[in-house]
Amino acid sequence: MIRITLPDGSQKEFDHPATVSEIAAAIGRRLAKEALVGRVDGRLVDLSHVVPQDARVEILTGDAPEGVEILRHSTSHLMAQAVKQLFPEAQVTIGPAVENGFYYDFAYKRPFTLEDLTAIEGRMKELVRQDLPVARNEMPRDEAVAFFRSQGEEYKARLIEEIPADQTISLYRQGDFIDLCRGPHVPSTGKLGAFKLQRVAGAYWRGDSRNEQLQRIYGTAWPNQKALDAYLHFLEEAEKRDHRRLGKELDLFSLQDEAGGGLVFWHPMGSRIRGVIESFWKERHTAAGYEMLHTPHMANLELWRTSGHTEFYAESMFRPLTVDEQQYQIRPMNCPFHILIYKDRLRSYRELPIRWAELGTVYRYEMSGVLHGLFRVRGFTQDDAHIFCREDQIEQEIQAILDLTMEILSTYGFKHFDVYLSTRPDKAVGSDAIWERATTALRNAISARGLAFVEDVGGGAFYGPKIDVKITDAIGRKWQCSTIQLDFNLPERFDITYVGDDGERRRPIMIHRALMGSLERFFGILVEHFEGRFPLWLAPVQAAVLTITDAQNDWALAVRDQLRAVGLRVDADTRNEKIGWKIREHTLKKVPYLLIVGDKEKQNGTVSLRARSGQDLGVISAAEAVERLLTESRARRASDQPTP
RNA sequence: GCUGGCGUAGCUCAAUCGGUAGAGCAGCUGAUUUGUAAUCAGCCGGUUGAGGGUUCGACUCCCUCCGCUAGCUCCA
Repeated sequence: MIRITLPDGSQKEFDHPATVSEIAAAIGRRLAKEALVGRVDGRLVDLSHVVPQDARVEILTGDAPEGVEILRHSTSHLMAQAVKQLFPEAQVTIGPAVENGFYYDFAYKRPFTLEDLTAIEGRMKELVRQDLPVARNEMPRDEAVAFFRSQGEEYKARLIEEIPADQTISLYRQGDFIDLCRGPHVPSTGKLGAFKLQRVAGAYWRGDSRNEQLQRIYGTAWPNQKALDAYLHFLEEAEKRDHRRLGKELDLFSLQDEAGGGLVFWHPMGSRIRGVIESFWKERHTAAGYEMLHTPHMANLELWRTSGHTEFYAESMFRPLTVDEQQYQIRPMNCPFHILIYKDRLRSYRELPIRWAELGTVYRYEMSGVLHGLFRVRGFTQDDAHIFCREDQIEQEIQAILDLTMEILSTYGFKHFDVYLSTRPDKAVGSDAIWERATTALRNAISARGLAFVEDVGGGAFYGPKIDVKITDAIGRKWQCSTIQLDFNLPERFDITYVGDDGERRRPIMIHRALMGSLERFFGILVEHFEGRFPLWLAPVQAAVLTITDAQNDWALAVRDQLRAVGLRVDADTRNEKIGWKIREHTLKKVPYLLIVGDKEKQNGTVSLRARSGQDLGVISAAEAVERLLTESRARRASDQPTP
């Protein structure tokens, strides 16, 4: 008798070793139909897997994340089968599930075209209709190598050769197609369906650019058509928000071919927003006990030798230039400069923690192919800060940084934070003891703020553990902006010290931290997050006063000046255009408030207030308008909805 | 850097088989004085990314280069 325990705690008994399918059938017909894979004592297995003894069994469908992942993986195999049928000379390599979909890399004599993709997709649908069973077989490693080599699948053979000789290899067969795969897979091709091939791209064998290039086909796959449609719709939404498009439409910034790739030009409207972001940042940092620094954009290469950048960061740095026989390096980071200020005189333990912040512009060499709008550039400004403190101050400093991070980011409307803690990698500087104590301090600080976190064991930099924070934007995309890194290395390299209460020289701990990361990138994220509809406090033009005819020009200018007098960014539109046209133009520019003035308003000293949403907020006095906009702007409300 | 895709007016796009490069918007000029998302007319605007080749003739076909763009870690 075999006893199967289900996730709800209930049990089923079988008088023989049952397959996962049989167990699913015993639970319910619908489940048996929708089942994709099973989990037996925590291990994912095929439905055909025989459960030989008492076990905990879970049946997974397309509703479970693991089920979807299997679905995607199986779809990549389906694609490989279709490709092999249409292009028998193509060799298969690897084809995993990835976020939202899958890919498969092929070695083929020529790149696949979009027409090929259509044909492949058509063949995949046909294979789904045939509902071919997907069967698992096992074979000794050497036999598998010989088998794939005989099939002309050199890459597969090479992959298997890397597997230990004594290990048994699993193969999956569906119709005429056999692939090496760990599995598990869906039981038959008929279980697949909602997929779409998206693009073809080059990818290197083993991800190494020294190796030969393969043809990678990307696709997306979902449990049902509805989910696929929703995802395709999401992609369209994301495209509408593209900061490169909105940046042009709203005249915020540009990248200039003549200047070179990855160098950002902030136009007046973008600069206004950046100015607001910077003042807010400075205000909160000053309140949190930071001092502001300004340091040079380049320095003698010797400094970068001391810091170790020439050794460990060389490939991201621009080549040095020669000045008066000396080599100068344009900076890829700000930290060495802050250290020089620290070193400029003797420091006492009484001064610690020292918190120094700088909106520091840095230049890093990025390969031309990776440049992307504001998200990946070669020159950008970090909201950088360095904290020099004693070891016993780490925990409270990290807590304070987390507080500041949450405060600043939530003001932009980011409410959900994913926190990651990365610990000691194999190669690291500093004693195990200091790593242990520092990592514990980070862990404590995160917990003290009631935050959940994921621990990335061994994911820290060689010089210290770190905390990364990801934010989630308005359409659910995650972005890592904030990073808090402990550094046991630079204080050592620069031999910085402070005098302790016992008169002895001691080594401070250094914390690097950036909340927004790169202002350029953060700004790009904001553009996409708000879809260009910046909340009042950020909007480059917060309000526009529109006249009906030129008879109201004097009143419009007076209203504009009243609003400007309290610091609001306001324009008057006195052009000889119809009001409908003016409203359209300013609405397309996403101006939060329009103040319309005709003869009635002029006579009564009022304005007619219209929100960006189109909502009519009624006629109010100019003084009320000033009060209302000023209050909302000062509140830094992140919503783009007007005050009710 | 590598592989694919794309480069036509400031922007978005058209141009049949290789046969005189076109439209809307923007800009400029003028008319219109207008009440909550498009008033009308005229004008200006191009070495079709650059260079070379094939051809009687090239936006179109071929070659080289430049730029943009998608991708180039993720359990075989």
